[in-house]
Amino acid sequence: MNSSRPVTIKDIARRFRCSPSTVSRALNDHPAINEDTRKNIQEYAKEVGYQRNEVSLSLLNKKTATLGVVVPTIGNYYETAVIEGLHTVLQPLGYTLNICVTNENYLLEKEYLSKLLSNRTEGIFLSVSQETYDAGYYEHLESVIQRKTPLIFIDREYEDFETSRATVDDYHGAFAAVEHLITIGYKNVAHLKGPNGLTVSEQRFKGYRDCLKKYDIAIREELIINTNFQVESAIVPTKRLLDLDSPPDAIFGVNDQVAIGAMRVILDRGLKIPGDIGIVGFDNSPISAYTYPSLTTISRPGRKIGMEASRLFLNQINASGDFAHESIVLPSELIIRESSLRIS
Amino acid sequence: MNSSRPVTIKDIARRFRCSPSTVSRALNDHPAINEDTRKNIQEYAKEVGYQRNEVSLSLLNKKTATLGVVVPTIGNYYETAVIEGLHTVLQPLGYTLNICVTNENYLLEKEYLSKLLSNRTEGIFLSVSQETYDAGYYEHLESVIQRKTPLIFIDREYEDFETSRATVDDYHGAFAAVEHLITIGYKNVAHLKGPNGLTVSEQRFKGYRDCLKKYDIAIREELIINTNFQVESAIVPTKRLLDLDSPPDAIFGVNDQVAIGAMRVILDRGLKIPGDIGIVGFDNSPISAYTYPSLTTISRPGRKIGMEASRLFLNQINASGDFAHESIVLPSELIIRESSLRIS
DNA sequence: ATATCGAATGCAAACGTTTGAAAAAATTTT
DNA sequence: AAAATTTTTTCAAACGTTTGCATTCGATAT
Repeated sequence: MNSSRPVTIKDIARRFRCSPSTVSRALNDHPAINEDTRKNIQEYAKEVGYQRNEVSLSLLNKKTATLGVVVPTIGNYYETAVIEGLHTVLQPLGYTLNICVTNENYLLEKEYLSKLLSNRTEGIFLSVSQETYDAGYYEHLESVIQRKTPLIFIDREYEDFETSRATVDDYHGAFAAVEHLITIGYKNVAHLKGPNGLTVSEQRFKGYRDCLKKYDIAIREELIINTNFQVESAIVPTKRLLDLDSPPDAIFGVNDQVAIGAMRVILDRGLKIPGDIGIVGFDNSPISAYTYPSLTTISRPGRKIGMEASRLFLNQINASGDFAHESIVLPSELIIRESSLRIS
Repeated sequence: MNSSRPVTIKDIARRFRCSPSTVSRALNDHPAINEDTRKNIQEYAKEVGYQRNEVSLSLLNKKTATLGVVVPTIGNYYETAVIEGLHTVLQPLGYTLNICVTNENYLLEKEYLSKLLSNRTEGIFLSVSQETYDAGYYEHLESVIQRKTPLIFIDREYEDFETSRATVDDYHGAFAAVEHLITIGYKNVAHLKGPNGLTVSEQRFKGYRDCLKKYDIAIREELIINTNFQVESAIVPTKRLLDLDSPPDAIFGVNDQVAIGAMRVILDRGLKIPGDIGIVGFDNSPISAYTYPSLTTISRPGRKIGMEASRLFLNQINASGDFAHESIVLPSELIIRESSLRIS
């Protein structure tokens, strides 16, 4: 009962006792078609709700106007901002975005990539999943390369992989965050780190570490605890930090979620923010401006990343022979709010 | 220079001096193919990275295994949870989700729907955009119906439209929220309402209104102010509420974002939550458990909605003649936290 | 009346794959 | 060695659309 066969050009041709070619030309306003014929056919097509089968066109032209966006999650502000940026540039050019969520799962990522290639996707924007990263897998990317489908890394990447990429300067952002805490007078800065192995985690950690070094502050391993980016994952680590004999007087969270979780624990202990403990997050998610206290954070221009990534893709497909991969690194910016503003 | 033509079955056939049929059968493990032939062909195919062209298959079988998900935004927790739910059920069945974000824009919604149909999408999950709703447009849905492509409403819907739908019981959720505030002793409950016209906004508003009625509390128009669901949009309205001669002693926000924005303004004024003012949100977004104070809210099972919507879709395509549209309304649940827990 | 021209339409191939039926090749049975 | 049988392969059509080239059909010019 379902799905009555869609009207095709052939159906219309039969109806008008003419050839499919004529119908096709009529519908596309080809000049060599009689005005009356054209009008009749177009009217009838509209009446019966004809809609051209893009699948057949894709096959004919080897163009699908579809792009894949493969990300570990769309639950956070950053990813959705990136997608919005991609969308802003690419939708007007007629591209459809096929958004694939891997849930940090390597097998799913692999399957999606394979599927995208099978569907003749014209380009892929990828932020690799955690599992993929952990295991160092990258064979599944080879087929993408082999097929010369443009592959653009966004956010999470393999540093030694030969493609274009658009990322945020996590290192200097983290550095600035910690430097801000230190200049304002905090002495013992802890770090709620992201999962090991991911570039974002490691770059931010490196920024943290190098900043302490710059100010000749010894790194205390017990002040560095892992989280998984989720707000819940900050709870126990923060408690552990506060229970130390010599607890930190500031915390740099790998992202806003984690920072907000930490704030909650700190406030529950009756400590003051920023009075007793200063907090800085990362991402500048919309909520960070409205927490209590509001959260000092590092802006992370997701929308811009999406737009830059789009540009990289467009460059690549328009390249005439002399194409070289490009790496865009956008600066991140310190946004000072209440959670770190101790009047010293 | 870009995109070396992908290897086709014909290429392989030429290489083995056999027909495309043989190659096709060999690759699909057809029993009527000689074991050696099969092995040779499969090996070679793997070697040259053959990947079957799903576009041609789609054309042949009139099956694309693609579903459209058209939503106004993916920036909020709820939408991403719904998508996750859809994904959970449909991905294992081989479906690809094509996620389209309309940004509340009618024209974009229309374009996406048309594109999805042209691409022979096998089903569409739709949460209509605000513009669409405001203007009462629905002609663009006619072509979907005409083509008998299953259309499932998620979240935002037209009440008098003949399709399946899976929604959350906004009305009773809102009712429970307000009743909770009243039973705990709050007398003047304000409502930060969502945009006019949207079912979600109106249902929640109705729940608010009817609950007040039940407790014989007069509705004060000045306690009802519109927002656009964003945290920022709650700031000015909340200030206006607090500036009233007789300000409210509780606020029911149309969602958690708005409630969090309101909390911020209230705390800035030096008022206590829940002591002076009680707050309830809606959505049970992950952050709501970790704000300070934590936010009483109404859970909204987005994941379940996605899974139910999937079920509705599957029912529809498997229906044998006697198919009737179904409306699923999932209950929402009051989650009591600090922001409303005044010890009376 | 025939050649010439222009306008309108049709033919056929192509895109990559699958599949029922027919054909060819290899094997077994008489 | 011929016939019967089985195994393996090929043929051809189909999905819906576009497009260069050929064809048809009037009309105009010779």
